[in-house]
Amino acid sequence: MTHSDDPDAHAHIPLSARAMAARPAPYLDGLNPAQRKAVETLDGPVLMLAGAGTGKTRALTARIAHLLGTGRARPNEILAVTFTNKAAREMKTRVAQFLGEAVEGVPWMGTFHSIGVKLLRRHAELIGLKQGFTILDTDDQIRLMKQLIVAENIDEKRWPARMLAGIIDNWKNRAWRPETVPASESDAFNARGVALYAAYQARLKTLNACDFGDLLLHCVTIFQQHPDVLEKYQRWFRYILVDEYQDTNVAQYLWLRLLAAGHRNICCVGDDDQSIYGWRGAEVGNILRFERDFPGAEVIRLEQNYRSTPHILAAAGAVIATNRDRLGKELWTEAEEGEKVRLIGHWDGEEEARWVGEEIEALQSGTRGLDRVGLDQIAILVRAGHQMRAFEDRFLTIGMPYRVIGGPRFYERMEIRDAMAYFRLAVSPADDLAFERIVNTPRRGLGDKAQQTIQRTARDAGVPLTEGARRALQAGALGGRGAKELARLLDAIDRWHGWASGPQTPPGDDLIETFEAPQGLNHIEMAERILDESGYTAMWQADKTPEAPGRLDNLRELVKALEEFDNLQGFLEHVALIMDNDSEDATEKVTLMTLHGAKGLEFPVVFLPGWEDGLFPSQRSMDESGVKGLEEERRLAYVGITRAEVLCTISFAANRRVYGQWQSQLPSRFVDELPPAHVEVLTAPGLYGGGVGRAVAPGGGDLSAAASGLEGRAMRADVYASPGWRRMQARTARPVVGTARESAHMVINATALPAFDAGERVFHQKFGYGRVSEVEGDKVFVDFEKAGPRHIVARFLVPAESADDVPF
DNA sequence: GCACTTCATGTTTTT
DNA sequence: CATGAAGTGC
Repeated sequence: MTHSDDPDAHAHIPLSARAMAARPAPYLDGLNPAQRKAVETLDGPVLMLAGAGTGKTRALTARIAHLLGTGRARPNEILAVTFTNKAAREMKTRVAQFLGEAVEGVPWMGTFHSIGVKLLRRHAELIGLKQGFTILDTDDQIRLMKQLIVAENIDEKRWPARMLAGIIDNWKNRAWRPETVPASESDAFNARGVALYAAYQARLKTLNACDFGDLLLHCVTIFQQHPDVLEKYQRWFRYILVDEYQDTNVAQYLWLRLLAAGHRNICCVGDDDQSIYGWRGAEVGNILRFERDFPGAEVIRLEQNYRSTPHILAAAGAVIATNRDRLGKELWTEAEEGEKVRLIGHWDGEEEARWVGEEIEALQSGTRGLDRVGLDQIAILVRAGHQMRAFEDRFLTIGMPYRVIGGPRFYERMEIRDAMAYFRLAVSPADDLAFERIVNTPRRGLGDKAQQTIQRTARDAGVPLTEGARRALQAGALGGRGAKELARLLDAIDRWHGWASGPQTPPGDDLIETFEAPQGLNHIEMAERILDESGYTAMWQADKTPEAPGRLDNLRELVKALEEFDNLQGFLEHVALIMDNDSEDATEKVTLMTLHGAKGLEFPVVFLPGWEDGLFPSQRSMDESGVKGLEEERRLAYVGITRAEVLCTISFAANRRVYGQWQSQLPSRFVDELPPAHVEVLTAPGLYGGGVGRAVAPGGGDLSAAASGLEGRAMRADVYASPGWRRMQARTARPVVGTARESAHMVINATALPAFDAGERVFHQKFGYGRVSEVEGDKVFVDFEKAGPRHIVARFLVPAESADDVPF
């Protein structure tokens, strides 16, 4: 405890912490040297480069404990920022474990956004908002944007609201305000885009609202324009910790840099190799640049891995080593060697799913050499959501319990948002976006025309929509069923607002007064009555579609969720920021999710299906972002492999149905990057002549020979029995030498990767015969006889004369 | 205002 | 193919 000698430090040591410092610090126990250094280097900038499974959360929480234990900081002088609520929660629990009841006060731990809101609520007036501003979700944003598009006379066909909202979001990610969007952003749309951005911000101001981007950008603006405020927080937050630094965008980066500018006590934890959110504004550059941004920074690498076997780490390491833009890190472990990473090719996506299902059954019964593996320990990680369907279909038919993670989140479901809109109106009847959402839900006979009348009345008078609606009614501008229903709705909103503004009784507090006071409805009863009186519950009860019961369930669950809050306002605030839902249920299930969703998780057994070029790496990533995109995809592969603790199985299919059309697929280029010595090829010999990477594994032995030893163990009889398999075998009489991708391609198309010349006659499965008019790398321009001119990826073409050889 | 049609479109996702 | 959004007809 060298630091307790620091005279300065004593002033800050709370009694309890001093007691803690007196005995050996429990939080330092069992840390490896790198972790220990990361925990004990308290002053100045520190970059903790923490590879997958290297115990970074451990180090991070120990560091917080150490800051407190040495008396460096009082709890509220520490700011710890994460990206997700889940991460924040985990950090809170783990820090609490270290501290016990010993220390009073809690560090500022939360997401960028939640901390941003806290700061903004205090200084809202500095950016022209009132303290009680509301936070818009993506839905609201788009609805607002739609209105602006109409107002600005923009062609919504060419510029959909979604897209424009996305552009503005991007600008905010980069910390550009309307007046600071650089001219270099010169899309055809730029001039109007900036104007639209300004109009959008103006609209938010009148609504007294913020979108998610604003929560950060407004903070940055305040820091930049009000040095006194910034200084206050610089003094306040004496130590800053940041998790998942590789995921920060420019706005977050500025936010941090401004706050840390004085003392530079900032510790960023991250892994450049796990940066997979570039497409939503994350800048790997932030972490790559750290030492330049914070000169004198201590860079500490956490490379000892506590999660995976050496084979798994070697496979992941070899794949990621192909990336050029990285700080460099190599994971190692003391773990037992274990199984090699397994690689298998399939005929098509359905077969892949069937095989995985059978493997899981085998693992469950313990016939895979491992001890019986529980379903909870197994995950299937896919690149794109649509890949899940094949697995779901298969699991449904064989009765394999599974859970899909990452579908539409609870709070994003329509019924939940509708209900929330009602609650929002109860709290603030001036919430125009909420009003718009539910005026005609359930149907009240208020269609476009009526709603336009309301909008116009409100706009002309400069009042909120509820008030505008009231005036339109009084003016007799509305008639029929709509008018009557609207009057009822407005009355109801008034009544609800009365409840919501009345004294609130905490839940569980069943004193008699609760029932006596007419306003003493607690917020739970309030919520129930709002949903009943609005006719919303009835609407779903009357609905006979199959999903209606589920929606009613969700509404019940929503009301139940209210129990954790004291009032509706608190609940709404929470929900705006916390969009997660982990509905745990006890039954053991296989986990099915995307690679993105899997970051930060680990499973003993991991299946990585769909390793095919175009799917993974995704064609779109490569088209849109070139090498950068490819490298991000590769990091995704790295994330995928490193989720596995003991058994990792990679697979690909030769054929896959894409948008209803069958396409032949090439194994992913990432398959080529797998190190043969650490991979076991399960694909039967013949199907896959060349093996992985090179034909002969450095460790000795031909991979295809190794694969042949697996007959009956890894390959199931019915794989051989499938028509596809027999067909493939027939096609592969001669052994093929070359990389995995090439050989698979040869199997499938019975021809080498063809290069085409202009003028050549070619055949395409879908478009038929045509003539090549232009060649651009692997893309070819073809005039088809039937389908006309088209851009085609060369690998879907065959020279016309060999078209008869194509097996399907 | 609503039900039915056609048409385009088709990663990854948090806050 | 399959879903959602926009357009058409009642």
